[in-house]
Amino acid sequence: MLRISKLADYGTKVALAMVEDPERLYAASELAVATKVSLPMVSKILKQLAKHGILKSQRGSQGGYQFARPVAEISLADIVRILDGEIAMTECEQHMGCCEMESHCNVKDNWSVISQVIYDVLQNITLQQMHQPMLARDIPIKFYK
Amino acid sequence: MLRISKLADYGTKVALAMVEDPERLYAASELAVATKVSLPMVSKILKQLAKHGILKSQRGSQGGYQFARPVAEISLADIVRILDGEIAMTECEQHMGCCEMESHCNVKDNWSVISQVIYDVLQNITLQQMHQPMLARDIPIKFYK
DNA sequence: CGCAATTAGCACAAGATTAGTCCTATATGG
DNA sequence: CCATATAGGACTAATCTTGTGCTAATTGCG
Repeated sequence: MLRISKLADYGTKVALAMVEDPERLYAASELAVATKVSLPMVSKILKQLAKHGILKSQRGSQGGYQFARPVAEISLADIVRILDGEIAMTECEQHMGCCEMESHCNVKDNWSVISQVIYDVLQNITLQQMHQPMLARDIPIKFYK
Repeated sequence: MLRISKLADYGTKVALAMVEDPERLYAASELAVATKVSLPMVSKILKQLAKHGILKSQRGSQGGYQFARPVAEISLADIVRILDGEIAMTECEQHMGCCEMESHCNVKDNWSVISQVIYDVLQNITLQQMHQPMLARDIPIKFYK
């Protein structure tokens, strides 16, 4: 199917909701209402994003989460990688050396190249861009002709 | 994780093995040996590819599978879509109307655009290309700057 | 003709992953 | 000191993936 997990899907929804007012501090409960994602899920997502430096957290009463960096510097690849793990099209690419076919595998290197291209696509889409309607030609693929 | 399934992974391995001599008729057992993928798996893959018109099958003794089209006209997207289903980054894109958030979802359309770009990447890589070492710049992204 | 080889099409079981919830601890503001 | 919120795990249920097996149909060949 080649798709991101629901966690990453929800993650972009939550992050995008925060882009509405990028400086503000948002409580998890508030974002759950705004995105219609359940509170435990939203919580889980925010914790992960905070842990990996995308968000800053403020505990206690009146606490919440806010962006730790400008939204123009946060990419979809950042979100997806944190919530879904590495972007690698085949299992091989992740667990090097575990595959008995590795030595005579004719496709591994090529899949790595393809993964890299797809990663670059996601790396070059910022939250800011994602926040407004996008066209294919807006996606800046700068490395390939 | 954003990866293709093992079935699709094996599928490309099997198809690539057949590219060695693209006109020939290959028995499933033979391809299982060549790729070191189990025979039942190889069988399952070949049946699917035949069912969807990538391969022609020949039953009976001395039977087997061969390409139904030139290998320069078969793309990775073809293989992946047959074995893994549609290429859609989010669940939303597939089950339209099932998502209660749909009406106020701020990201669906943009994810569709991204899926399309990734689909085009895979659509533009043929089995023939995949059969030899590839560089990122060999991947022809012709629609985007 | 009859047997061996080989694909076709399901059905099914086990394992892995995902999705989702809950609980306890910690921190903060009023 | 209490209500509010985040931190960090543990845990369960459901779903999907992976892999195997069985039976039927087809074909070549002795």
